[in-house]
Amino acid sequence: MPELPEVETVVRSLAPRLVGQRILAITTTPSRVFRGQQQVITACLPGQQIHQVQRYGKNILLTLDRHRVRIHLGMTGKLLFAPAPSTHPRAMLALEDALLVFDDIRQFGRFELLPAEESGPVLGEDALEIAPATFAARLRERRGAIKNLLLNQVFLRGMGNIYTDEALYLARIHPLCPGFLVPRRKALALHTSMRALLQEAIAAGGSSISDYVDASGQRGAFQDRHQVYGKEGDPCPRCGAAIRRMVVCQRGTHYCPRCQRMPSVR
DNA sequence: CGGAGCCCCTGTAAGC
DNA sequence: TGCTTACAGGGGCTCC
Repeated sequence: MPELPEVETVVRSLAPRLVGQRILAITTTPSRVFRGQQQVITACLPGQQIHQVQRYGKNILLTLDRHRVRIHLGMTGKLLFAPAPSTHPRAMLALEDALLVFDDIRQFGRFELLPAEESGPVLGEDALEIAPATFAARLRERRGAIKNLLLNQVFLRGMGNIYTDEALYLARIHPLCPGFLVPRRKALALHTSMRALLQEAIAAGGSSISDYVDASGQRGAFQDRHQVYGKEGDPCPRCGAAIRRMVVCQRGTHYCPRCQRMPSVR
């Protein structure tokens, strides 16, 4: 499931091969990933040059001559350069020097056309860029559970289920702890561990749990360094207590019941 | 604001 | 072995 590090890895593998290239042709198969824009997309993309490839949270933005393409990988979306194998191609872009395929098994992703200057919905600050003090101050303003806040892209952009569980574990914060009840010291610790975690994951090429691969079809390596995600029942690497799993906003949530305590109410 | 619940979608794993 | 069912979850939506 692509989150910030996976999307960043994809963008890095795409950029050198896309910038400056002209889109010669595009073919699509009917899919909800186009949100009704399939006709417009096939009509508008050919002939335009790609000027920039950026990450905006978990979105990939391609800046063209007259438009911008916003790609979200959802759960199983991939951007692949031929000849990397593709099983569920939704869009195929013929470029001057490459063939790029947007593949998405479950179609939770999106491939949509935006006006040139737009980036889609306005999201919160990037998880890798937000300043520690700002992060702590924002948390203090909210009553919602910390896990929900970190997953909320309008609050903070880039974090997904896996890295949220890992970051909360590293900072020893219970996933259900309300934002304003996270002590400033722990909020700063969370900022530090989140940043380090994301950077290490990017350096490892992201986490490949099931489907994720970069644009060359390469899997990431960070899944081997997860401490709690997918580790229900395993001993906590720090204290040995059994890692627990619960559901928070419909997401499997993994944590150490001993290391990650709720603040005591008194 | 915030939480709960549902939906989309399909491959995989578990259960019978 | 083969069928059925549950589950995975990013994000968008409604409802209270």
